[in-house]
Amino acid sequence: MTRAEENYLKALFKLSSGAQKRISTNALAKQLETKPSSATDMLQKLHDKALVKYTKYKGAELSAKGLQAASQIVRKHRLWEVFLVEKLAFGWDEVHNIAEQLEHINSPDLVERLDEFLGCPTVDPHGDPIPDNQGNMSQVHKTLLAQQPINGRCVLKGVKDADDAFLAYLSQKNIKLGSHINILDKEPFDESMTIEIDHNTLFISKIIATNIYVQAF
Amino acid sequence: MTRAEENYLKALFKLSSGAQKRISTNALAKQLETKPSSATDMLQKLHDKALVKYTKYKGAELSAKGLQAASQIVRKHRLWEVFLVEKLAFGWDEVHNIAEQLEHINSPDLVERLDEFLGCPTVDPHGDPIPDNQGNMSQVHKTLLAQQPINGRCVLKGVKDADDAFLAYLSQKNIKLGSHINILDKEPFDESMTIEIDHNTLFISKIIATNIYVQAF
DNA sequence: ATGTATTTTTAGATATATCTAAAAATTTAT
DNA sequence: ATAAATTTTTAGATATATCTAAAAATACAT
Repeated sequence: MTRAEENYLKALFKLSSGAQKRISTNALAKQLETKPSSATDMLQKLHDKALVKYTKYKGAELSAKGLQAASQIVRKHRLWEVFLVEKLAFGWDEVHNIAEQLEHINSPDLVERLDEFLGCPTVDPHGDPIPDNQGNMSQVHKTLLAQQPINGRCVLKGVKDADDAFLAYLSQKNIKLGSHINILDKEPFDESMTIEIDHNTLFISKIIATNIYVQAF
Repeated sequence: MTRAEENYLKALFKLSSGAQKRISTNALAKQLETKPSSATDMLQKLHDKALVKYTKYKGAELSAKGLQAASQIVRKHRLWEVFLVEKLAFGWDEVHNIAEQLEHINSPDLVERLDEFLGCPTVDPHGDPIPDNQGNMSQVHKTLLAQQPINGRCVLKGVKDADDAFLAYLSQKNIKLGSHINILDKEPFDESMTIEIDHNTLFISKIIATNIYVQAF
């Protein structure tokens, strides 16, 4: 399997986590920052390899075989992210690009030993679940911080979009996975919030609050 | 820098460690298990990039810039080998292929953090020196086991050719870096030896003895 | 030194992954 | 329902890295 093929499978996997089952050529191309014509070429190739179910003009969907392959790549990506953060002390906003490279290392043995070395983690540094060897992953119950009531207490469980700039913002404010949050006030007009997080008071916009997943406490 | 370019630089680096300064197209192609015509193409390309000094029909040599780049790749390869053996408990005969992939991961920050995580090792699991960030590496004094006198005591410091089958043989006999060796007897006819190694007696051929580096004790 | 063998290079072909531009199919709007 | 807009595909081009086959340069042997 080539690197390009793996990247297409991973993109399909990511897009499939949303509501849409069938992924359009345009959506796929946009996700991969490439042209629709390139996506078409690759979809035909992946269809020939039985990794993707694809019908002209009707979009694409991972086959069982493709889903298994994509899960393995996501598994590797997220395990390496844990390694980078836990063992090499990278910030959670610094690991994505490196993990994008490491996820293509091909050695089943390596993956299992790395998993064990890390203590078989179930979530990555952004709170995303790590698929197991069979491709199954725990479905964490995800609630947005924006939906928490005043005086609600919760724990930060993940971020919706692991955009580097956003992660750097959180990092700078010392907000991290496991941070304890107490909603002090919500502004009805723009839905911004005042929160207490790990004993610091912070004012956050609705945009921020809809990018943070929490679990009520 | 593409993966192919990196592999050519690494091959030139390896071949340059011998007596010959100027590497022939044929020798390079053989090292990379490819055709001389492919090697010619790549040498011209690397020459254009000022990574290699190359003159038609006269062989090639790494430039200062190319040597620096090659050292970095070797550094990464050997650091990852240490990681695989020390942290993930791989045998020294299992790590080469995985490290061949990992050496191409591009992140200067990662290399330095990995180095630190591993305690800044100076040799890899086969006893080969790890270049530092500037490309310098300690020149270990290398003596062949075959050249040791009867009753000589020494410590295993490395292997000449890290061939997987050879490493597997050593591994199976429980011979490893740091093993203590005492030469009990040498057969003048075929130069085979009887040695005591970590309190076990073992009979080894000249071939084996000329593939093992030791330091007198 | 001259012909033979070897090494090395060139020329042209193949495969992958990408692109642009144009054509075809589908969707949307009136 | 039909025209316009959008989406998707096809066709043809480019770049990388490889190969084979043939040509050119160099080395070797007598």
